Amino acid sequence: MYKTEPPHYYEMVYEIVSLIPAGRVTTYGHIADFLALGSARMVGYALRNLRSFDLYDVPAHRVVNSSGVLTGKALFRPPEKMENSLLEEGIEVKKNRVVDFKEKLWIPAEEL
DNA sequence: CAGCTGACGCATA
DNA sequence: GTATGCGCCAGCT
Repeated sequence: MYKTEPPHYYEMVYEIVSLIPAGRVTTYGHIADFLALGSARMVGYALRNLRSFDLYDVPAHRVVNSSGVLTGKALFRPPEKMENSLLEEGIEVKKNRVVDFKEKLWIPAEEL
């Protein structure tokens, strides 16, 4: 389980991220909007703390920014892990950016 | 308490 | 396409 108790909204973010289908991606903003967090930064903050809770089963690599850029790439171990994972799911990445981003986009408010 | 820092987003130029 | 600037807000110093 968790090393320490994460805030409730962290769990909400992790749950939504876990629902993203393989081969699709979503954005910090869409998650923040769906959960009414008030700020996309909260989503990034929650994902940044994934390491602290040993939640390696959450597919955080499927979350990119509103432009389809892998802004969280540097925080993976190793950094290449993020695009490698995406590639395994059939998502091509060029210059830190998801190819055909809009077509791969998965929006929780519309898909759930 | 104040200040600063972000896995962000949007509007503008 | 790039570069600023501002709003956002939890958490750390």
